[in-house]
This record gives sequence, structure tokens and C-alpha cells, in this order.
Amino acid sequence: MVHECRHDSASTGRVRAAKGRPIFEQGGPAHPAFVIEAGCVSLSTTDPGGRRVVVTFLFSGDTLCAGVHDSWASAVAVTDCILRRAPDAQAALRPGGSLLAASDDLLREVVTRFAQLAHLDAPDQLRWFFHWLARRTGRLAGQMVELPMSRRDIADFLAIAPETVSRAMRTLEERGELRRKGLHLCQLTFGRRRDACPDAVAVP
Amino acid sequence: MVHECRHDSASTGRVRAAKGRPIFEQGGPAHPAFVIEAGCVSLSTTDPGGRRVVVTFLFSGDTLCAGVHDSWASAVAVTDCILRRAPDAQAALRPGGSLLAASDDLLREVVTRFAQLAHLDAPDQLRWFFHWLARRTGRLAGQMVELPMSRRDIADFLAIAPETVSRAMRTLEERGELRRKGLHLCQLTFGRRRDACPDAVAVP
DNA sequence: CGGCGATTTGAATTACATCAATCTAGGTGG
DNA sequence: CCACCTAGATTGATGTAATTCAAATCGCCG
Repeated sequence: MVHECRHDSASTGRVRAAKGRPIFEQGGPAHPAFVIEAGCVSLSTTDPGGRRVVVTFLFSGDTLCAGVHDSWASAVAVTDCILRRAPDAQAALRPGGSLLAASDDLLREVVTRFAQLAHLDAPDQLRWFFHWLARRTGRLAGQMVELPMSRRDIADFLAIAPETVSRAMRTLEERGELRRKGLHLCQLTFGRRRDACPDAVAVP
Repeated sequence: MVHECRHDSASTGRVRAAKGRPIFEQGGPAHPAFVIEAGCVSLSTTDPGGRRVVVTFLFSGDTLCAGVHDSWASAVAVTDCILRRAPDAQAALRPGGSLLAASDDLLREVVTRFAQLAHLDAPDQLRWFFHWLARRTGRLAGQMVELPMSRRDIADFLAIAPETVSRAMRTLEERGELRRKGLHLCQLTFGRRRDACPDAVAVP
């Protein structure tokens, strides 16, 4: 079921997945939910035209699941990851349990993102993405944010071309909204833009 | 909680909603799920820029719910509707119960749509929409399909401009893929296009 | 240090949004 | 029953932003 992953002692239920390795595949049987202990996982599907669409990125503390009966998405380790099987599949299914909560959260999140991104241009989408990422990874607004994923991952997440991601970054940088340190570190200076700021609540 | 709707005798739990009337509003408290007995309901949100985004259309037999704790979307009657409260909120929450199933289905559906529409041009999106609609309303491929919703509703569903919907319809018509009878009846002649055909399984 | 993939940059094309005008259908009232 | 009236739908013209193809540069890892 779980491919290309090393299991620690069977008792701990921990699973390691190396960067770039699949955790489960779209169309396969559903898995007990995992909780991510460390690392970043992408949840993606492939559309009929063969293009990849990243549904979401999941981080430390998030619950990883994609379908109760069969998997509607593939999960791939963006960085080296440590996963833990969710304690009890039945418990997870209870109202208030982690699976229903995770499903509800993911639905909300996908719908919200879909709605918010639909009518924004590329730089605004990218600013949205940075705020989203900062919030999900527990960074304060204005703090340095790590970008563990590739430009293509970001592009497939926002459903735009990688070249457009590149240009949008430059645009934000030229506007003075963004500062870059290498390819995988970004700092969002205080965004004046009132819109396109998803629940810009600092998470301490 | 339920606005602008007439209730039949309290015992039946039936609710009528006239065309264009709201059933519940985004941001309000969550409602017990409804089952649609007749008519068409739009589930929509308003993005920060004030633009409407139609998350989905629901039809006879579908379960209507948007959020376990509070409503993340508004429900509006596209046509005159008859709704029935879901039998038991607790039952609905059980694994296999209608609420979890509906939530899972909606998540799947939204993700699938998001993935499939992301990279299609307007005529392909519209063809997708007609197939989707035919399937959802139990029409055979090639049969006449009713379009209860306005062009703007379709536009907000596909996240394109109403004018683009209009032009895309004309394009499909000129290609010989679509035949129109009035504003609200369409027939999709056999689509050769291999792609953009979502689970084109005939529902008898 | 060298090689290779990822990223960035450039130029040309295309598709969509927008604004504005016209047309149509459905509903209303005389 | 018919003429009007209005909101919705269509059509047209234009600007713009994103994709695409192509080339150059950068960064990482062996």
C-alpha cells in the first residue's frame, strides 16, 4: 500500500518517506489516515490531459487522507518526511474524529482557495500563496518563510505556468513586497494590499 | 435559520423555496442537512472582491449541506424547490451516514472539477459543464438537457465571464456539437472530443 | 570543477475580460 | 389578446495578461 517508504519498528507505526517519493497513489485503495510529524507532503491529482494539479500541501501536524473508500489523489513527499498512522481508523471516522474533521477542513480549504484565487492575477495569487504558506507553517506575517517545494509545484498548485510563477515573483520583488534569500527562502514585507490576504492572522 | 421559505405542516419537515430565494446564508450557523425532493439549488460563496463563485448545483435527490459547524456557503433556490430535512443529524454524522458521504462526495467533486477545468479553454469547459449537468440530472448522453440556471450562474460556476459563456455556446453550436431549443434547453450531439468528458457514463 | 536540471528571461501569440451596444424573451398591464 | 417593458442574453471592438516556445543563466550535487 505504502510505496517506497521505510517502516520503523512495526510497533511505532512510523513511516519515513524520502524527498520525492510517493506515499500513496491516486486510484489505489484508501489508507488509514496519517499524521505528519515532520516534513512537507503534496497531495495531487492528474487530470485527463495528463497535467498535474496540486490539491494542497500538508505540513507537520496535518492529517493526510484522500478518500474514505479509494484514494482520489496521490501523496508525494516534498521533503524527507516522518509520518505516523492515525491512532484508530474507527475513532477517526467518528463525528469530531480526525478524519471527518480533516475532510471537512480540506473541503473548506479547497473551496475557499478556489473561490479566492479564481479572479486574481498571477502576482496576487502568489502573494496569496505566501500568506497561505506562512499561516500553514506557523510563521508570523513578515517573517522569513521556507519554500520547500519547487517552482513547478507552486505552479501546479496555483494552476499557472512555472514561468508565470517566476515572473510574478519578480513583480512582487520589484514592488517591494517580497525579499528573496536564495531559491527557497522568502520574506513578505508588510503587504499593504487589502485584498487577497487570506485570514492574515499571525500564528504564534 | 431558514429564510424566506414556507414550511408545510411542522410534522412533515418539508420546506418550499421559491425561485431565487435564499435557503441559508454564508457565515450563518450550520443547518441540519436537507435532501432536495424537487428543483435545483445553487451553493455559492462570495470572494473578498465581492465576486460570486458557484461551488456546485444540487438537484433532486442530492443532500444539501455546507459545513458541520457554520455555513461556508449560501444556498439559493435556482428553481422552485421542495426540500426535506435530513432524517436525523446524528445519524447523518455517522460513518456511512449521509452527511459524511455528502461531504466526501462534494470534496471529491470539487477537487475533480477544479483539476479538470483548470487547463481547458472556455468551449471545452462548457462542454464539460453540459456533460456534468446531464450526468447529475440523469440524462442520457445525446439527450435534451434542461438548463434551469441563468448564464450568469453558469459563468460563476466556471469562473468565466457571462459573455464568454455566450460565445462558447455559439462556438460549440457552430462546431455542430450543440443544438439549442430556446434559452434553457440544450442537446449535446455525440461529442467526439475524447478529453473533457467527465465520467461520461449514461445514467438511465 | 564540470555537468545537468531547475529557474529565469525574452519575444510572439492567443484567449479571455471588459466596456458598450443591440437584441430577445418573458412577464405585466392595459 | 396584444403592446410594451425590462432583465437577461448576445454580439462587437479593444486591451491586457498569461501561455507557449526558445534561449540563457543559475545552483546544486557528484
